[in-house]
Amino acid sequence: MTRPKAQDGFGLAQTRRTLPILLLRAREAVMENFRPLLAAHDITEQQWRVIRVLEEVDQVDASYLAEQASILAPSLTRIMRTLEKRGFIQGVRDEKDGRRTLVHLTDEGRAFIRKIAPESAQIYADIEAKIGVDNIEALLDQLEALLVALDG
Amino acid sequence: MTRPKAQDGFGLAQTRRTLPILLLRAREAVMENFRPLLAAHDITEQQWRVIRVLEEVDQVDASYLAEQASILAPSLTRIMRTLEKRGFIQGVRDEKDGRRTLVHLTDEGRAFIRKIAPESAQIYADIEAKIGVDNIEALLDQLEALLVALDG
DNA sequence: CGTGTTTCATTAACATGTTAAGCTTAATTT
DNA sequence: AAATTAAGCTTAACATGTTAATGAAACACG
Repeated sequence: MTRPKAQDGFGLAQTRRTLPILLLRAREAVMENFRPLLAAHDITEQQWRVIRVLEEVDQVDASYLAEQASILAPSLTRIMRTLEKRGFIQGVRDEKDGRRTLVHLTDEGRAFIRKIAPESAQIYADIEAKIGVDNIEALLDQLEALLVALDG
Repeated sequence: MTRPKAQDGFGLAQTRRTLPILLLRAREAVMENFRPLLAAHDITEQQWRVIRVLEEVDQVDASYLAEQASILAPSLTRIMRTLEKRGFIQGVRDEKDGRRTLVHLTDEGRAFIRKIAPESAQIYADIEAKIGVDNIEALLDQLEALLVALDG
């Protein structure tokens, strides 16, 4: 028997202990540590996710990129425009399928990631130190299990 | 020994297995279940959070409300304007401290929550059934532990 | 008592989230 | 092959996220 589940008078759980709120706060607490770095290099969280995914996969179509970076298509359209203006990525029309846009990092974009990667890795290491690597791994496992349980 | 940590060539973890991404995806997977309900009643996720917090606490100042609902002050200003137009909440200037705005739910706002609460609770129960109540409780505990480790 | 500082809230400006509509190109159907 | 449907992406419109600047009220304190 765990602790009794706190509820209000008509079935809703206390907001402070629900998945939506705690997942949001946890993410916020984690991202807070990265914000100074990202701000210092004038890049947003989402833009950083996009170029990091691109660094891992070379050339991909926009749909796959959106899915990997967890960004909706309309947002990705705008983000790609920004990153392309800045010279970090390039989008080219797919020859075989005219509907698709293939995206890849430019050399400049790759250099940008390499410049920031050490600090980013250090921040993540600091977080791991505070929380404990084993705790993080367990948490990641549970989050993946949740995704499987909910998505299929 | 758990699985080896996947990394790229220069220190960054694979984006697909990092706290920022998995926390984001997990939250997205959970919220997806609530979106139809919220859309059917023409209310956003954030607006719903605000009035639910108000239902739990009666009357509070805007800062506390923002903190409880995990919404930044500028967003709350706009959300309060919307909810006030709709007649769900009311904000009054604090007599004792002229800088503060005290916010409370109207009868109409309370009625709105009561109308939606059963369906919302049912959706949460369905999620609990899919994931397992014990798994959720364990996950909530770990998220709270993460917050403590990072914030305080 | 008045001046400087802090706090609370709002506004501004820009980026992203979110849904719906539109446009172009592929695939399907007949 | 022509018409229809589906897929990939963009645009539009509005809400929120995010940081910085502003305005007003309360505080600190010399």
